[in-house]
Amino acid sequence: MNNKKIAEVLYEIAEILEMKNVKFKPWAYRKAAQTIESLNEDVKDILKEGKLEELPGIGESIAKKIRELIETGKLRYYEKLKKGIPVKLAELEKVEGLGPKRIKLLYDKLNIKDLKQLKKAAKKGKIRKIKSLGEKVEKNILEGAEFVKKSGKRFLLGMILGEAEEIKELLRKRKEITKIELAGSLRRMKETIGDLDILAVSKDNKKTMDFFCGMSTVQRVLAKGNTKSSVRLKNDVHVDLRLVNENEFGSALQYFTGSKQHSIELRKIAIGKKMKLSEYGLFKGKKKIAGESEINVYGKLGLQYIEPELRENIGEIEAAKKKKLPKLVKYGDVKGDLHMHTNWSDGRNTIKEMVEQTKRLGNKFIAITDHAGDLKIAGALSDKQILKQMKEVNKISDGVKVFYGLEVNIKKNGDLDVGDSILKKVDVVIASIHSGFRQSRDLLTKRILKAMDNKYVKIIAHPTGRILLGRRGYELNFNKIFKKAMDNGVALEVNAFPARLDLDYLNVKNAVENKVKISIGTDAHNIDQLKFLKLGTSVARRGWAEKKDIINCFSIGKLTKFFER
DNA sequence: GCCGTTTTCGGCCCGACTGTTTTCAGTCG
Repeated sequence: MNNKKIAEVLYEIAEILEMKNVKFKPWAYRKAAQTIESLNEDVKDILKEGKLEELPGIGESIAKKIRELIETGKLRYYEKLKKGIPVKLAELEKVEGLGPKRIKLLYDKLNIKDLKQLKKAAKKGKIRKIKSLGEKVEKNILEGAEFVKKSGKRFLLGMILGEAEEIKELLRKRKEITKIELAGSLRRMKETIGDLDILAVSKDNKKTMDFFCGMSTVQRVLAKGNTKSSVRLKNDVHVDLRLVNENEFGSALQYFTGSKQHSIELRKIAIGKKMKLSEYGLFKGKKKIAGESEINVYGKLGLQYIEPELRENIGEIEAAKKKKLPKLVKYGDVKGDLHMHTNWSDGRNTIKEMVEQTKRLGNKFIAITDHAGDLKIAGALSDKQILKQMKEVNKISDGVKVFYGLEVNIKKNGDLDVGDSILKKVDVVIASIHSGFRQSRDLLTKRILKAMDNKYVKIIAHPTGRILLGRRGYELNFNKIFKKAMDNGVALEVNAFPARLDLDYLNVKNAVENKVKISIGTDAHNIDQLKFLKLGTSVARRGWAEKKDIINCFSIGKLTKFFER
């Protein structure tokens, strides 16, 4: 029973209560679920310390339920609720246009419990006969049900960023559009994106909406109005376009950037000040006191401006109240890339090509860090090849400082697969785990701790091994790892590869709070992937990191010292 | 069910679009 499972149960309770038209409780259960979901610590540990009720949104009753879940693996209250409406909720909720109320209605009237039964009933025309539902609803449900298989899907930020920019450009070129911005989780640089939100100001809303819904990439128009339209593209990406007035752009941008939880907290602050906040502005009575810019909206709420990447309701609002937000690292502050592969191991481009691309991108330094040791599948270098490559790299003097590095493997017992006699000759050693993911939390932690005790290791790469939309990272005892990293002067990597982004932002936040240094590396295997540096920086920003926390922001002299330490 | 520079009781974010009704509920974000 881990945090995620507990959160799932709480979410489902909220849904069932919603079906039963219970007021306000769903809100409470959802809030509690969100709290549990975004915890860094294991709920079990918090329970042991008796501090469950100190968590936001968790009071006596929900604390008791969490305790029962952890101690018995079950929750009688939940089982009883489920028995009342035995439907496959998670499955049915993925159908566009189906929410808790309609799911209950369909169960009550037609005994529909899952997707298969839903489709069957829709095809037979049974749904249109229910009062309050009609032919169109039935048609939409059927289409939604067919689509479920493909959807529910999220997209990697790194894979969708380019497409989002293209759509934005397409719209920006329209004469009637005077202002446009990408909003939503993409603007917050969340690692995966469910859909795209675009906000714009237009002199002719109808014309803009006609154009947007008629783009050649559109598969289906889900809704089309004068201020809001939704489409699904042929590649299954869902895009929303909202049009607002110029003087509402700031409040609208705030609202559509989210996160939802962050925005809700802002609205509560507004209420506390006898104001009202919506996408149309911040109002005191009928008088609008902010709306044209985000900065003013935050300002009038008594808050520091909060950068989009921070808006996850994980303490940023409290910090902004006290004017204690971090001085976030800027995208331009990151001057070099500390993890990449060339055609010496499993990369595609030569050392020279990587260096040239680095110059084009305007960066000042890189570390070439090909695989070495036992990882033969990745073309890992032998000792002899290492010495040869080192000579090659040291010859380069091209306006870009090139550190010579290696990515070595942490074996199952925590030993490295390259000997110290070699490691001591290279500028920077990155150690990482590529096998034995299934070991226990304890063993994996010990393995990494042991690797960090090798005095040549300066960076631990992709520390949790997660693959976004693929595999969960392994659990580690980060308290121990942070302490060792501090003691030994080892940096933890934010791997900027789109499917990794590992450490994640919550772990970065923890690391930085523990004064651990962060290293950003793209893990690029070709020159195109060097641009992912921005993604890595976004994770650092989401993790509240400042310039001083990130070794990529050091001067070359300071970085050299860090490697030599 | 939770929570408090309005409160230990009485609130709980806000608005667009759709479809089915004729004033609104449900869904979505």
